[in-house]
Amino acid sequence: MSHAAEHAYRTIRESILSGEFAPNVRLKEADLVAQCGFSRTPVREALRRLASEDFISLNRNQGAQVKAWTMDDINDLFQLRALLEGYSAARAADCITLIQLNKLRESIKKMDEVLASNVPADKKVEDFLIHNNIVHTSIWQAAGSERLESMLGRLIDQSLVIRTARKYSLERIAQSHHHHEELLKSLTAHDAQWSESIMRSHIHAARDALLINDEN
Amino acid sequence: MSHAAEHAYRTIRESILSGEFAPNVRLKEADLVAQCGFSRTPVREALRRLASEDFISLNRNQGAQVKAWTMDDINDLFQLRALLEGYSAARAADCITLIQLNKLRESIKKMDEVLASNVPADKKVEDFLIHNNIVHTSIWQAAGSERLESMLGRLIDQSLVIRTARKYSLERIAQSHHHHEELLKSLTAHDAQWSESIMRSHIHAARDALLINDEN
DNA sequence: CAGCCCTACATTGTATACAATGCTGACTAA
DNA sequence: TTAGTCAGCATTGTATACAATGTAGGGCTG
Repeated sequence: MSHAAEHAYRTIRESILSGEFAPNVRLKEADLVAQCGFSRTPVREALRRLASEDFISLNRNQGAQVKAWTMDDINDLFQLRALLEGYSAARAADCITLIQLNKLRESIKKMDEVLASNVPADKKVEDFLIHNNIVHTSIWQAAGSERLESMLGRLIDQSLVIRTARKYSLERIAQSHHHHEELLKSLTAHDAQWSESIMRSHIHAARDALLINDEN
Repeated sequence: MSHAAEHAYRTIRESILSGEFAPNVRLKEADLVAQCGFSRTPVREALRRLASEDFISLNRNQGAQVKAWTMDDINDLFQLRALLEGYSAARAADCITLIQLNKLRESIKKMDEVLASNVPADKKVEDFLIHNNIVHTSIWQAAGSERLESMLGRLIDQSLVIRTARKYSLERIAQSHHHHEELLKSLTAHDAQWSESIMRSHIHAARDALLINDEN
C-alpha cells in the first residue's frame, strides 16, 4: 500500500479502535480528507481496505459506516480464533525448530520479568500484551502456513475493536501466563494434541475475561 | 462496490481464473483499462480487492502480479477448508432447521437427476458443480456465522484458481455425491461429530482428486 | 573491459474536476 | 391532513491531469 493511502488507513483505523469513531457512525470522505490531510483517492482506498477487513460497511453511494458488534459476533470471533489458533498450535508442535522454541522461551521470560517488575499496573498490562502478541505470532509462523497466518491476523485485528477500553486484571494476566508456560512445554515435547488443547483453552479464557469485564 | 469497479473486478478475475492471465504475469493498469473500457480509478480499486483476496500481489510502485501457487499452497488451502468446512458442518448439525434440510434435500435430488440425465459428460459435470456449490453454501448458512461464511467463501474462490482446466471424472463426482447423501443423513440426525467427519472426508477427497489429475 | 552513474522513459501514486446517485424537504393534489 | 412528486443539495463514483517513483540502457570513468 502506498504512502498516503497507508497513512490514511492507519489514521482511520486508530480512530475506530480508540472509540473516537463510534459504532454506526457514518464516515464521510470529505471529513476524513480534512482529518488526515490527503486527497479523496487514498482515503477511498483506505476505506475499501477497512471494509474488506470488516471494520466498516460500505453501501453504494451511501458511504461508510463503522460496524457495530453484537455479543454473538464476539462469541463467533473467539470460537473461530480458538479453532484456528488451536490448529496453528498443533501444526507448530509438529514442525517447530529449536531456534523458534528459544525465541518463544525468550518472550515468555520477558513476560515473567514484566510481571515481577515494579511498574504501574497499566504499564505492566501494556508491556505484557506486547510480548503476548509476539508469542502468538511466533506460533503462527512456526505452523508454516501463510494463509493461516493472515486469517489469524485478521481475526486478532477484529478482536482489538472489542478490547478497546477494556481492562485486564493482573490475575487474568497471570492465568494467561500459565497457559503460555504450558504451551512452551507442549511444543517442546512436540505434542500436537496437547498444544492444541492448551491453546484452545487459552483463547476461551480470553473470551471469558472480556465478557466478564463487559458486565461491569 | 460500484458499477464500473465491480465490472473491472469481475473481468480481471475471470481472466485470471480462465488462465488468460498466467501466474507471475505482470498486470499493468493501462492494459487493463484498455481491456475493460473504464478509467484507471475503478481498475485500481479492482486490483486492490483482488490483492486482498490473494489473487494477485501488489508491490509499491511496481504494480500487480498474478500469484503463482505451489503444491504446498494447495495442500494448505484444502487443509484449512477441511478444518473450516468440518466446523461449519458440525455447527449446522446443531441448529439446522427443517426448511434448510428440505432445501438441501432438494439440491441433492437435483444432482441425482443431473447424474441420471442423458447429457454430455462435460455439461453433466458443470451442472453438478453448480448444485454442489449450493449444497456447501447452504450448510455454511445453516451454521449461522457470517464470519465463517465469508472466510469459506474466500477459500473456495482461491481453490477455483487451481481447478481451472482440470477435469473431473464422473466416477469422482459419483463418490462426491455419496458424501452429500451421507451428509444429509448426519445433518438430519443432528449429529455434529458425524457431520464434521463426513465433511472433512469430502474435502480431503476433493483435494485428492485434484492432485491425481495433476499427475496426468 | 567492467562497473557505476545518470538520464529518459514507463508506470504507479495522488489530486482534483466533473458526473451520477440518493436523500431531504417543500409544495401540490386528493 | 396526508401521500406523492419533484427540485435542489449533499455525497459518492469516475475520469483525467499531474507528481513521484522505479527501471533500463547508454555513456562515462577507472
